[in-house]
Amino acid sequence: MPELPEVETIRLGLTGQFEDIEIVDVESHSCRVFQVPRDWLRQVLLGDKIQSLDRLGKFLIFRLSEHDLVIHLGMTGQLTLRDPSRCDSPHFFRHPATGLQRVRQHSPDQHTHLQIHFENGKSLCYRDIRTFGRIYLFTHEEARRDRFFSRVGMEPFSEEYLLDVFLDNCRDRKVRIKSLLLDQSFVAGVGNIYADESLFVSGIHPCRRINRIRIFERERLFQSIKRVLEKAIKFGGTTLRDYIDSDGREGSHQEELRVYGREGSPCLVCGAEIRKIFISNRGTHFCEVCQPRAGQKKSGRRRCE
DNA sequence: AACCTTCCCTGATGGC
DNA sequence: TGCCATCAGGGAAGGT
Repeated sequence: MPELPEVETIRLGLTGQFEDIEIVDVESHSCRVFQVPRDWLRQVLLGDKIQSLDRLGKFLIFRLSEHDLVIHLGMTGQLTLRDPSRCDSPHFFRHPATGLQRVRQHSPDQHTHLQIHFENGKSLCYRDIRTFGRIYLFTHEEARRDRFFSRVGMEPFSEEYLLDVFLDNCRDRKVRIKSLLLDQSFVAGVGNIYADESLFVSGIHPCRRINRIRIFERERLFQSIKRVLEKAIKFGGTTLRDYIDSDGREGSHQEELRVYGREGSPCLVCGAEIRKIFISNRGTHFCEVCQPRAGQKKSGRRRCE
């Protein structure tokens, strides 16, 4: 569930927390999330310091002196900075922008797969219930020319997020727009929630195929994606179940969702019922009135085609 | 090549 | 109360 806004919220929360503080211990247990031998990971991390923290799409990149530690949170990955002097019981926190948020710092448990302990007593904990996440370790050189970074598409908050590149990547495609938005080699960082929200804001039916979507609509989508993601970051991400930020705080953007998870409820714009269908086995939420399916108009179907 | 479907995995939830 | 089926979905792999 962590998509770009959630990963960015975690990155912002961790930035400035451990740069130039020595790593004094590394604990892990065997788990498929590790795409690197754990003894090597430990060997590399011990005595080193994290110099900075970057993000590319849904990947977090911890820059070490000679290596990059790369973490993808999958669906249920949580990355928290644990402060042993703080209590673990859930409590509330008033966020200056987003209001009251629940905080739930976890004690390490059977789902905590990696703990990086720092000289100042704090630890970076990776917890992942469903183990869809992945942890990689590359040398700087490997990271530069690695296959999966070259497969990552346009990052919406970089200078490479350009309308003409976006339009170019749409050219000659016939796939449904919803599927394309979930494709990380198209735009990096958009997942199921923000794909549905961006399509709603753009007024585009998720089943429409790219080649049938008009240029001005594609332009609108290009803008909407960025705006939707920006707003979600402002609200600290969307917490539907598992997502928490680096301090254990839940996000509050779930209150702002316009279609995702709102099936059966009235559209906030026109009052029509929000519908849920499946596209490529992904739950897809939309308003039939605000997002008309160009050409034909049929109702009552639960599936495309 | 482009596109679509299936599978992995665990915890929450609802029906019986 | 307990058991079982179902659902959530990112991305790799396999199928058409």
